[in-house]
Amino acid sequence: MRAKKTSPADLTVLERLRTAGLRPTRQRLALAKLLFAQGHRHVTAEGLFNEAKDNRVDVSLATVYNALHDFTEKSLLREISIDSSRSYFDTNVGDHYHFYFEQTGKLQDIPAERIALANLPEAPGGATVARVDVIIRVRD
Amino acid sequence: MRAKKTSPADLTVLERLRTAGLRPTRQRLALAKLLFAQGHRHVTAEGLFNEAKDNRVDVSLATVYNALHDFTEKSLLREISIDSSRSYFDTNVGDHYHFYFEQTGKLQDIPAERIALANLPEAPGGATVARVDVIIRVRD
DNA sequence: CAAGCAGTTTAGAATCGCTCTAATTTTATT
DNA sequence: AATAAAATTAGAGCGATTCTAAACTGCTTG
Repeated sequence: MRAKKTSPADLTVLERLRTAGLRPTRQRLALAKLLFAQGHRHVTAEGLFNEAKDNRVDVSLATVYNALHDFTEKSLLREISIDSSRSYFDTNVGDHYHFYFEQTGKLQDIPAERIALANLPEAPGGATVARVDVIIRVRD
Repeated sequence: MRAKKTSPADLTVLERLRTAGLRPTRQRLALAKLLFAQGHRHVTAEGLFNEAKDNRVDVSLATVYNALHDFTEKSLLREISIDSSRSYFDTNVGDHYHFYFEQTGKLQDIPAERIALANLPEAPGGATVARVDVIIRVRD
């Protein structure tokens, strides 16, 4: 039996923000819904900003940047650098890699199991590995 | 009075430019010498520009960018996207990967043999793999 | 449940890395 | 040397992102 006024999806999103230690403001909730409502996505700040506008969500561009960074800091998103001209944010924060299509600029996830990374060298000088990025750049 | 006598090292660099199909201009020669004189390096445009200034090599920033791109196009350099805020250029164009030190912004090469990349998935839709980038992000 | 305050949002200015423009200079060719 | 093509340059321009500082809002406390 589900409540009718508040959709389960909203509750989930609100929960997620709370759990992450982020105040569930109107703007963050709206953006989080856009980001997490469907399956995994790769978005740019500009792209999310436009999507918000299309959905009559009134947020400033600065807020989109703030939210993306806040979400990333709390591991709700992962930032990916493919191209020095823009940043991508991935809603899939699990262990996985990427195909990058050079002509279209699109990304596609590669599940971690699909690539065997063996013999990873230790980080030099007692440093710890924060993340391993694998990007397979392809073109037609 | 003439600039400087041509040394054997210059000849090598000059050869490299000629072989690549690039006119060995004063600026390209000077930059190539800075880049290729010692072992492998990772530079940013800004960094190379400053290094040039320090060595009394008079080049404009636009020329540094032009040269870096021309060299990259001719496979004398390889461009690496680590960080959406700037591009790095690597004088090592062979097959290899990178450590990236998050606090210092420095890169360190990892020879290809040190990582076993197995089961690489095929590029989807008949695309061909242009390059596989592996970046191990580390912090202290 | 009002007050207060830290945390958020915002518009617009500012910044940063990089590219473009169009005039000038160089290089390679005749 | 004359020519044409290519390269260099200063500075304007640009797109993505960050900053500023004023207004607002969610949360806790009395």
